[in-house]
Amino acid sequence: MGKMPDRRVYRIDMDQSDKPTERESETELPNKSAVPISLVTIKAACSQCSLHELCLSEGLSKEELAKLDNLVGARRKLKRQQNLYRAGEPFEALYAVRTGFFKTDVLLEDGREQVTGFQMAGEILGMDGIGTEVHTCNAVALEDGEVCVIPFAQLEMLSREIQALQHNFHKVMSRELVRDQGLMMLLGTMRAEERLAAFLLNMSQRFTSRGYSAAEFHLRMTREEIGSYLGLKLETVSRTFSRFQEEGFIAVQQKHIRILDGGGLKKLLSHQPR
Amino acid sequence: MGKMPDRRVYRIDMDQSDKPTERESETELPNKSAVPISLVTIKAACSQCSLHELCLSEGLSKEELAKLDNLVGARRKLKRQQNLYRAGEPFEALYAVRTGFFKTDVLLEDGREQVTGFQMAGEILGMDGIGTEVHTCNAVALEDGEVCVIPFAQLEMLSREIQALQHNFHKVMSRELVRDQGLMMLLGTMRAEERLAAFLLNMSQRFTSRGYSAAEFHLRMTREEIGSYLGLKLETVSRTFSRFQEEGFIAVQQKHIRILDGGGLKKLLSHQPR
DNA sequence: CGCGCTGTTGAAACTTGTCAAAGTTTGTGG
DNA sequence: CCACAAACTTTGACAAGTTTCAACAGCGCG
Repeated sequence: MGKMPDRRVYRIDMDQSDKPTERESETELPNKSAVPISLVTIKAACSQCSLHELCLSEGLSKEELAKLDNLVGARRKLKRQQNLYRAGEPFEALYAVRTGFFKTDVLLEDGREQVTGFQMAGEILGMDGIGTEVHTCNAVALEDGEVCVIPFAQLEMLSREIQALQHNFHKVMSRELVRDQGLMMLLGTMRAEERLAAFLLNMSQRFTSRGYSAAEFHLRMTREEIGSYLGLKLETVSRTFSRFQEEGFIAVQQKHIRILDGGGLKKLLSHQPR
Repeated sequence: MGKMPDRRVYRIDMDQSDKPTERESETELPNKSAVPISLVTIKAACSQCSLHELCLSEGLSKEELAKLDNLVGARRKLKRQQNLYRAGEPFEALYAVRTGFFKTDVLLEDGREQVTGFQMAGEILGMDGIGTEVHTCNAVALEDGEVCVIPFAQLEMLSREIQALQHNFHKVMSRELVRDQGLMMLLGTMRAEERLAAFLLNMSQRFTSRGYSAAEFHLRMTREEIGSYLGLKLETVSRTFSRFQEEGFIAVQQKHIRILDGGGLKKLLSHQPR
């Protein structure tokens, strides 16, 4: 929890009566200890971006890419623990993660938190705000990172022009819906062991598809955040990790995870209902 | 479970390797015991449709509505227990519920079912299929009903032309994402009592916004389906309903629910974590 | 009219949560 | 650079909530 008081809360009854508050003191430190942005561009450049297939630009022609580049106005740097946006703030843009690791969460008045997702490079944030013009969840950087800012009105305009862009965007939203289905399945039917196994395998797979090791990675989130995401208490997460370790499935060292027996984890998944 | 064998199953590891199967014997009984469709149209007619604000047609001009009418090719009638689509089938169209009551669910190989939503008049089904061109869940009629068929390729085409249509569609998808957030919160953090209270209030509110009584309604789904939706066993649902009745919050008579003390239910919601 | 599906209820078992204490790591300021 | 505090993690014992198993009742459909 920690920084709770300054995040926005979710009213159960669907009335999003929260007022937006003052924004983060837009800490756009102009390259303090920054990665030397080389000569290339300060502006975003989808055409150069290594996240192609994950993002919106797949299958666009050169000219179309140029238009998209033009649209993606700025990048925004986030420090660890900084909010990208908060529930209640007016919605204006989507964000594509370039670097870093994010979480989205929803808070109840009584302090309960539900982490609704962890996002990494190439994934899109902010789509929750389209329906009501107001963000309904909080997006927080779990480590220093950077996002591309995609003004939404302009994205709609451009996607009326570029069919492939339109379709890519629809695909991204749809995949998010499918991801949610999977998470509901997990939250609704799985036991703690299965949830953690599914979580680890999912992380592994996403790291892999970004070119990192499938077997060894660093979790950026706390046990409590994992627990919140999976509908478990942090103690249960901790205990289950320990059990996995005893059984030789993984080696845990704080936030470092090494998967020793992925097959074993998979077997846990298609096993038994509760 | 009952009709389990003929629905499609969800592979945990995201590989949707299921092959489509033969479709429902397209029972387009041409008005057997049908509601007399008057002279108006056999074709769908968004312009006439009473579901305006819920659906895609809000804020369109007359000519634009005419185009949308033209797009929404046919209606499809479903009998109780009939599948609108199944996981694994190729995705071609969205469906707008005109009448009746539907559920969507996802199945695991081992037989576990997660109901991911209940849909009523004015709500859109099928968006799960956009991302992969294949449906990822099953949609089933819980009572006889009818949907408008909206061929997706044409919807994209038309929404490149009509800005309001484009935006409406984006809003619909986004609201679905927000709904999912709420369900995750429910599944991840709430106790049985709270889940049921939230469920009843949600039903009540949706019936209300369609002009039905807020206090008295007929649930079309079984206790098992409610349980699956809420991540509970059917016995727990039953027990909790009984408890609510004892405490004077509701009157239950099988699938008929009468809400006697909505305030009491709301209080349950913003109460205590578990 | 009866069979089957659906719903209700009880008792016991099990999983997960709660509370508590102690260990570990990280970050900060002197 | 060290010391200390805060945050995070681990582990145990116990409590609570939910599931499981089982039996029975009721309604509805054929």
